[in-house]
Amino acid sequence: MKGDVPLTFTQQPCLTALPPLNFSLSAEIFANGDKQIRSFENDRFRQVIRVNNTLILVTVEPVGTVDQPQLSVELKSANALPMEYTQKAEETIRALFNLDFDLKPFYEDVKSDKTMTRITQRLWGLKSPTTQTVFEALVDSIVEQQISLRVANTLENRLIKRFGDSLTVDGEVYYAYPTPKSLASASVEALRSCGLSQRKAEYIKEVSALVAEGKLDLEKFKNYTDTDEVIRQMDAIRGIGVWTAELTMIRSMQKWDALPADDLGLRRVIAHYYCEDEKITSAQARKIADPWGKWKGLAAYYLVVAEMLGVEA
DNA sequence: AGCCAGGCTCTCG
DNA sequence: CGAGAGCATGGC
Repeated sequence: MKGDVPLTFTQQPCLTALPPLNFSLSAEIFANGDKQIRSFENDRFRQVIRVNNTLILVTVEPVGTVDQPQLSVELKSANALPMEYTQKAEETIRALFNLDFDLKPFYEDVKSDKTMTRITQRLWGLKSPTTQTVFEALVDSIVEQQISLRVANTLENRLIKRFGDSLTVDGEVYYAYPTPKSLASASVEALRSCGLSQRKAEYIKEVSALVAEGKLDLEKFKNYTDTDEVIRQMDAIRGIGVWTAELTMIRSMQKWDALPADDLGLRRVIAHYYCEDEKITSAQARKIADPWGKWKGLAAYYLVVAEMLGVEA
């Protein structure tokens, strides 16, 4: 059977990151992820990325400390990677984990908030991950509209396995996130068979077509300094409201000033740490988030992770 | 068994 | 033009 196994080429660069970085803590959010898609197990993060249309299986492991973070990286692909590809893969990994992002100004700016300060101390070095493309964050956010995250995750994984390209490494199959083109050319019926509603299937197909045809450049939003303008432009697209736009920005653009205060789950988490679990309105959520300044989205992420890990302030 | 879950659009009145 | 029905699945 050995002849059937495709050869795999391996490269092993090593990356440094701007401290503080607690890589294991940052990757913990992927701990229960599908091993064929994105996972964190035995202190190893694993995901397929796409570089110049080539699939690369990335394995990342922390080898340094929080104050002197270093990551060992393994790249596996079907063909030997030119230097240019390896470099681009490294850049992608830096972006996935925000390795060059400095957390200290955030920690500094929330000091007036005692609760948030304690949370940041408990989660010191936690960096919020970023998706490889804005498109990926947008499609996932559309899937997550209104339904529980657990259900949404099931549907997302179905979408990825059905429409994403795959890479086989050591006999295991891994899937990359579907391209705009692949989702644009999917039939609404096929999208629905993944469990999406008629509406959501249409939204996703439509927005994918806009991107695939070059009529919508989602990546350019990363360069906008005015986040309200990003929200406005995204909100004009069918199927995308303010909530979806804000969530997409937080997940894919490193724009932290947005706070999806209307978000049910977020309100619940804020209520947990600030209001002894009593339900709050979005207006109350905004008020509590006010001291977080331009870091509202990141602060909210800290709360989400804190609750996930059972950390009390 | 129903009801609800990290919204959004479309249709009525 | 504002309110409200409808949507899909899975967990409780």
